[in-house]
Amino acid sequence: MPELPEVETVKRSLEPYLAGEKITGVEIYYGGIVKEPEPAVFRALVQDKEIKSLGRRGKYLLLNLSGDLTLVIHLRMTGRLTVTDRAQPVDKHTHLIFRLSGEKELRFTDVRKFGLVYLVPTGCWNSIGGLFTLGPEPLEEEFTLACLHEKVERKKNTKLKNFLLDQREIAGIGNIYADEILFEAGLHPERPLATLTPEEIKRLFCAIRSRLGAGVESRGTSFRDYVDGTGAKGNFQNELKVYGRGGEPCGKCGTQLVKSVVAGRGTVFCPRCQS
DNA sequence: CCGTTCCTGGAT
DNA sequence: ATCCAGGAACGG
Repeated sequence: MPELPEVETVKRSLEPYLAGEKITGVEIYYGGIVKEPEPAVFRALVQDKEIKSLGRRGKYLLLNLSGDLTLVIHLRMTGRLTVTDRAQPVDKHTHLIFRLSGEKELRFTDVRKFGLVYLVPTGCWNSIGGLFTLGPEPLEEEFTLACLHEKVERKKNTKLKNFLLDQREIAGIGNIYADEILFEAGLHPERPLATLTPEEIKRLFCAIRSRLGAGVESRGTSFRDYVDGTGAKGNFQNELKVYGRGGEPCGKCGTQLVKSVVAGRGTVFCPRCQS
Protein backbone atom coordinates (compact mmCIF):
# COMPACT_ATOMS: atom_id res chain seq x y z
CA MET A 1 0.00 0.00 0.00
CA PRO A 2 1.70 3.14 -1.12
CA GLU A 3 2.14 5.46 1.85
CA LEU A 4 4.51 8.41 2.19
CA PRO A 5 7.78 6.43 1.81
CA GLU A 6 6.47 4.50 -1.20
CA VAL A 7 5.12 7.58 -3.00
CA GLU A 8 8.36 9.44 -2.29
CA THR A 9 10.30 6.51 -3.76
CA VAL A 10 8.08 6.45 -6.85
CA LYS A 11 8.66 10.18 -7.26
CA ARG A 12 12.45 9.88 -6.94
CA SER A 13 12.65 6.87 -9.26
CA LEU A 14 10.52 8.55 -11.95
CA GLU A 15 12.28 11.93 -11.83
CA PRO A 16 15.25 11.04 -14.06
CA TYR A 17 12.93 9.61 -16.73
CA LEU A 18 10.18 12.22 -16.66
CA ALA A 19 11.65 15.64 -15.85
CA GLY A 20 11.88 17.57 -19.11
CA GLU A 21 9.97 14.94 -21.13
CA LYS A 22 7.09 15.88 -23.38
CA ILE A 23 3.80 13.97 -23.24
CA THR A 24 3.10 13.19 -26.89
CA GLY A 25 -0.18 11.40 -26.32
CA VAL A 26 -2.51 9.78 -23.79
CA GLU A 27 -4.37 6.48 -23.94
CA ILE A 28 -7.27 6.04 -21.54
CA TYR A 29 -8.37 2.41 -21.20
CA TYR A 30 -10.49 2.87 -18.08
CA GLY A 31 -11.92 6.37 -17.75
CA GLY A 32 -13.07 5.82 -14.17
CA ILE A 33 -9.54 6.51 -12.95
CA VAL A 34 -9.62 10.06 -14.36
CA LYS A 35 -11.74 12.07 -11.93
CA GLU A 36 -11.27 15.53 -13.39
CA PRO A 37 -11.72 16.86 -16.00
CA GLU A 38 -13.76 14.48 -18.16
CA PRO A 39 -11.52 12.10 -20.14
CA ALA A 40 -11.81 13.86 -23.55
CA VAL A 41 -10.84 17.23 -22.05
CA PHE A 42 -8.15 15.57 -19.95
CA ARG A 43 -6.60 14.01 -23.03
CA ALA A 44 -6.65 17.28 -24.97
CA LEU A 45 -5.14 19.30 -22.13
CA VAL A 46 -2.29 16.86 -21.42
CA GLN A 47 -1.36 16.49 -25.09
CA ASP A 48 2.06 18.03 -25.90
CA LYS A 49 2.68 19.35 -22.37
CA GLU A 50 6.16 19.15 -20.88
CA ILE A 51 6.69 17.54 -17.48
CA LYS A 52 8.55 20.36 -15.74
CA SER A 53 9.02 18.79 -12.31
CA LEU A 54 7.75 16.16 -9.89
CA GLY A 55 6.48 16.71 -6.38
CA ARG A 56 4.72 14.88 -3.55
CA ARG A 57 2.25 15.88 -0.83
CA GLY A 58 1.34 13.11 1.58
CA LYS A 59 0.39 10.16 -0.61
CA TYR A 60 -0.30 12.37 -3.62
CA LEU A 61 2.19 12.43 -6.48
CA LEU A 62 2.33 15.69 -8.41
CA LEU A 63 3.53 16.02 -12.01
CA ASN A 64 3.89 19.71 -12.76
CA LEU A 65 3.27 20.34 -16.44
CA SER A 66 3.86 23.31 -18.69
CA GLY A 67 0.86 25.61 -18.99
CA ASP A 68 0.57 25.80 -15.16
CA LEU A 69 -1.18 22.46 -14.91
CA THR A 70 -0.52 19.69 -12.41
CA LEU A 71 -1.30 16.04 -12.86
CA VAL A 72 -2.29 14.80 -9.40
CA ILE A 73 -2.07 11.05 -8.91
CA HIS A 74 -3.10 8.94 -5.92
CA LEU A 75 -2.17 5.24 -6.03
CA ARG A 76 -4.52 4.25 -3.18
CA MET A 77 -3.90 0.56 -2.44
CA THR A 78 -2.72 -1.24 -5.54
CA GLY A 79 -1.84 1.54 -8.01
CA ARG A 80 1.46 1.45 -9.85
CA LEU A 81 3.05 4.17 -11.90
CA THR A 82 5.90 2.87 -14.01
CA VAL A 83 8.13 3.91 -16.86
CA THR A 84 8.03 1.13 -19.42
CA ASP A 85 9.45 0.42 -22.87
CA ARG A 86 6.83 1.09 -25.50
CA ALA A 87 7.39 -2.43 -26.87
CA GLN A 88 6.44 -4.15 -23.62
CA PRO A 89 3.00 -5.79 -23.71
CA VAL A 90 0.34 -3.80 -21.88
CA ASP A 91 -0.80 -5.34 -18.60
CA LYS A 92 -4.46 -6.29 -18.24
CA HIS A 93 -4.92 -3.73 -15.46
CA THR A 94 -3.21 -0.79 -17.13
CA HIS A 95 -5.80 2.00 -17.28
CA LEU A 96 -3.80 4.97 -18.49
CA ILE A 97 -0.73 5.42 -20.69
CA PHE A 98 1.17 8.66 -21.23
CA ARG A 99 3.30 8.44 -24.40
CA LEU A 100 6.65 10.17 -24.02
CA SER A 101 8.93 11.55 -26.70
CA GLY A 102 11.51 8.77 -26.32
CA GLU A 103 11.11 4.97 -26.42
CA LYS A 104 9.46 4.96 -23.01
CA GLU A 105 5.98 5.60 -21.76
CA LEU A 106 4.43 6.18 -18.34
CA ARG A 107 1.81 3.60 -17.38
CA PHE A 108 -0.77 3.73 -14.61
CA THR A 109 -1.77 0.22 -13.57
CA ASP A 110 -4.23 -0.63 -10.80
CA VAL A 111 -5.78 -4.02 -10.19
CA ARG A 112 -8.52 -2.59 -8.01
CA LYS A 113 -9.32 0.62 -9.88
CA PHE A 114 -9.23 2.66 -6.66
CA GLY A 115 -6.50 5.00 -7.92
CA LEU A 116 -7.29 8.62 -8.72
CA VAL A 117 -5.96 10.98 -11.38
CA TYR A 118 -6.79 14.70 -11.61
CA LEU A 119 -5.58 17.48 -13.85
CA VAL A 120 -5.90 20.90 -12.21
CA PRO A 121 -4.27 24.33 -12.44
CA THR A 122 -1.07 24.20 -10.39
CA GLY A 123 -1.80 25.04 -6.75
CA CYS A 124 -5.58 24.90 -7.16
CA TRP A 125 -6.20 21.91 -4.93
CA ASN A 126 -9.64 23.00 -3.72
CA SER A 127 -11.42 20.55 -6.03
CA ILE A 128 -9.37 17.68 -4.58
CA GLY A 129 -10.70 17.42 -1.03
CA GLY A 130 -8.08 15.04 0.32
CA LEU A 131 -5.22 17.19 -0.96
CA PHE A 132 -6.74 20.52 0.04
CA THR A 133 -7.16 19.54 3.69
CA LEU A 134 -3.89 17.62 4.01
CA GLY A 135 -1.91 18.08 7.24
CA PRO A 136 1.80 18.90 7.50
CA GLU A 137 4.57 16.85 5.89
CA PRO A 138 6.00 14.81 8.78
CA LEU A 139 9.55 14.72 7.42
CA GLU A 140 9.73 18.46 6.76
CA GLU A 141 10.74 21.28 9.11
CA GLU A 142 7.13 22.46 9.37
CA PHE A 143 6.30 19.39 11.46
CA THR A 144 7.67 20.06 14.92
CA LEU A 145 7.20 18.56 18.37
CA ALA A 146 5.22 21.68 19.32
CA CYS A 147 3.00 21.13 16.30
CA LEU A 148 2.29 17.53 17.39
CA HIS A 149 1.58 18.70 20.96
CA GLU A 150 -0.97 21.16 19.67
CA LYS A 151 -2.73 18.53 17.57
CA VAL A 152 -2.81 16.01 20.42
CA GLU A 153 -4.37 18.58 22.74
CA ARG A 154 -7.13 19.35 20.27
CA LYS A 155 -8.29 15.72 19.74
CA LYS A 156 -8.58 14.44 23.30
CA ASN A 157 -10.78 11.38 22.90
CA THR A 158 -9.37 10.14 19.62
CA LYS A 159 -7.48 6.85 19.66
CA LEU A 160 -3.83 7.04 18.66
CA LYS A 161 -4.20 4.84 15.60
CA ASN A 162 -7.17 6.83 14.26
CA PHE A 163 -5.13 9.99 14.76
CA LEU A 164 -2.12 8.68 12.85
CA LEU A 165 -4.27 7.56 9.92
CA ASP A 166 -6.06 10.93 9.68
CA GLN A 167 -4.47 12.69 6.68
CA ARG A 168 -5.78 16.06 7.90
CA GLU A 169 -3.58 15.76 11.00
CA ILE A 170 -0.36 14.41 9.50
CA ALA A 171 0.14 13.71 5.80
CA GLY A 172 1.14 10.33 4.41
CA ILE A 173 0.83 7.73 7.20
CA GLY A 174 -1.10 4.56 6.30
CA ASN A 175 -1.78 1.25 7.99
CA ILE A 176 1.71 -0.23 7.74
CA TYR A 177 3.66 2.74 9.09
CA ALA A 178 1.01 3.53 11.72
CA ASP A 179 1.54 0.11 13.33
CA GLU A 180 5.33 0.35 13.03
CA ILE A 181 5.36 3.87 14.53
CA LEU A 182 3.23 2.79 17.50
CA PHE A 183 5.46 -0.21 18.16
CA GLU A 184 8.61 1.88 18.10
CA ALA A 185 7.00 4.46 20.39
CA GLY A 186 5.82 1.71 22.78
CA LEU A 187 2.27 3.04 22.63
CA HIS A 188 -1.00 1.08 22.43
CA PRO A 189 -3.02 1.80 19.25
CA GLU A 190 -6.18 2.46 21.29
CA ARG A 191 -4.63 4.94 23.74
CA PRO A 192 -6.78 8.08 23.85
CA LEU A 193 -4.69 11.13 22.98
CA ALA A 194 -5.71 12.86 26.21
CA THR A 195 -3.82 10.27 28.29
CA LEU A 196 -0.46 10.87 26.61
CA THR A 197 2.29 12.38 28.76
CA PRO A 198 4.74 14.91 27.26
CA GLU A 199 7.40 12.20 27.27
CA GLU A 200 5.11 9.87 25.30
CA ILE A 201 4.29 12.59 22.79
CA LYS A 202 8.02 13.08 22.30
CA ARG A 203 8.43 9.33 21.71
CA LEU A 204 5.58 9.41 19.21
CA PHE A 205 7.15 12.35 17.40
CA CYS A 206 10.52 10.64 17.16
CA ALA A 207 8.94 7.36 16.02
CA ILE A 208 6.99 9.11 13.24
CA ARG A 209 10.18 10.69 11.89
CA SER A 210 12.25 7.57 12.39
CA ARG A 211 9.92 4.99 10.79
CA LEU A 212 8.90 7.16 7.83
CA GLY A 213 12.53 8.16 7.31
CA ALA A 214 13.65 4.53 7.46
CA GLY A 215 10.90 3.60 5.00
CA VAL A 216 12.20 6.16 2.51
CA GLU A 217 15.80 4.99 3.09
CA SER A 218 14.73 1.42 2.31
CA ARG A 219 12.84 2.55 -0.79
CA GLY A 220 9.45 1.56 0.61
CA THR A 221 7.63 -1.59 1.68
CA SER A 222 6.85 -4.21 -0.97
CA PHE A 223 4.48 -6.28 1.11
CA ARG A 224 2.19 -7.08 -1.78
CA ASP A 225 1.78 -4.95 -4.87
CA TYR A 226 4.08 -2.01 -4.39
CA VAL A 227 6.93 -1.33 -6.81
CA ASP A 228 8.72 1.92 -7.62
CA GLY A 229 8.65 3.82 -10.90
CA THR A 230 11.08 1.39 -12.53
CA GLY A 231 9.22 -1.72 -11.33
CA ALA A 232 11.72 -2.42 -8.52
CA LYS A 233 10.62 -3.66 -5.12
CA GLY A 234 11.44 -1.86 -1.89
CA ASN A 235 13.21 -3.39 1.13
CA PHE A 236 11.35 -2.10 4.20
CA GLN A 237 9.22 -5.27 4.38
CA ASN A 238 12.35 -6.88 5.86
CA GLU A 239 12.37 -4.35 8.68
CA LEU A 240 8.73 -4.59 9.74
CA LYS A 241 8.44 -5.34 13.45
CA VAL A 242 4.67 -5.83 13.76
CA TYR A 243 2.75 -5.28 10.50
CA GLY A 244 1.81 -8.66 9.03
CA ARG A 245 3.21 -10.46 12.07
CA GLY A 246 0.11 -11.13 14.14
CA GLY A 247 0.62 -14.27 16.29
CA GLU A 248 4.41 -14.16 15.97
CA PRO A 249 6.62 -13.47 19.00
CA CYS A 250 7.53 -9.83 19.65
CA GLY A 251 11.12 -9.16 18.60
CA LYS A 252 11.76 -7.26 21.84
CA CYS A 253 10.09 -9.35 24.55
CA GLY A 254 8.86 -12.57 22.93
CA THR A 255 5.21 -12.03 23.82
CA GLN A 256 2.81 -13.12 21.08
CA LEU A 257 1.86 -10.14 18.90
CA VAL A 258 -1.89 -9.45 18.93
CA LYS A 259 -3.93 -8.75 15.80
CA SER A 260 -7.11 -6.75 16.30
CA VAL A 261 -9.20 -4.17 14.48
CA VAL A 262 -8.74 -0.48 15.30
CA ALA A 263 -10.06 2.38 13.15
CA GLY A 264 -11.58 -0.34 10.96
CA ARG A 265 -8.14 -1.62 9.98
CA GLY A 266 -6.17 -4.70 10.81
CA THR A 267 -3.85 -3.68 13.64
CA VAL A 268 -0.93 -5.61 15.11
CA PHE A 269 0.76 -4.69 18.38
CA CYS A 270 2.68 -6.12 21.31
CA PRO A 271 0.43 -6.22 24.39
CA ARG A 272 3.48 -6.04 26.66
CA CYS A 273 5.71 -3.46 24.95
CA GLN A 274 2.89 -1.15 23.93
CA SER A 275 0.77 0.59 26.53
C1' DC B 1 -17.13 9.18 16.07
C1' DC B 2 -18.21 4.60 13.41
C1' DG B 3 -19.54 1.82 9.50
C1' DT B 4 -20.03 1.32 4.49
C1' DT B 5 -18.55 1.69 -0.18
C1' DC B 6 -15.51 1.11 -4.10
C1' DC B 7 -12.76 -3.27 -6.51
C1' DT B 8 -10.16 -7.57 -7.47
C1' DG B 9 -7.05 -11.30 -6.40
C1' DG B 10 -5.52 -14.34 -3.10
C1' DA B 11 -6.42 -16.97 0.99
C1' DT B 12 -9.43 -20.08 3.34
C1' DA C 1 -18.06 -20.20 -2.41
C1' DT C 2 -16.98 -16.83 0.78
C1' DC C 3 -14.06 -13.62 3.15
C1' DC C 4 -10.50 -10.34 3.59
C1' DA C 5 -7.09 -6.61 2.39
C1' DG C 6 -7.49 -1.09 2.92
C1' DG C 7 -7.33 4.92 1.46
C1' DA C 8 -10.49 8.07 1.50
C1' DA C 9 -15.17 9.72 0.56
C1' DC C 10 -19.51 9.55 2.37
C1' DG C 11 -23.66 8.61 5.38
C1' DG C 12 -25.58 8.09 9.94
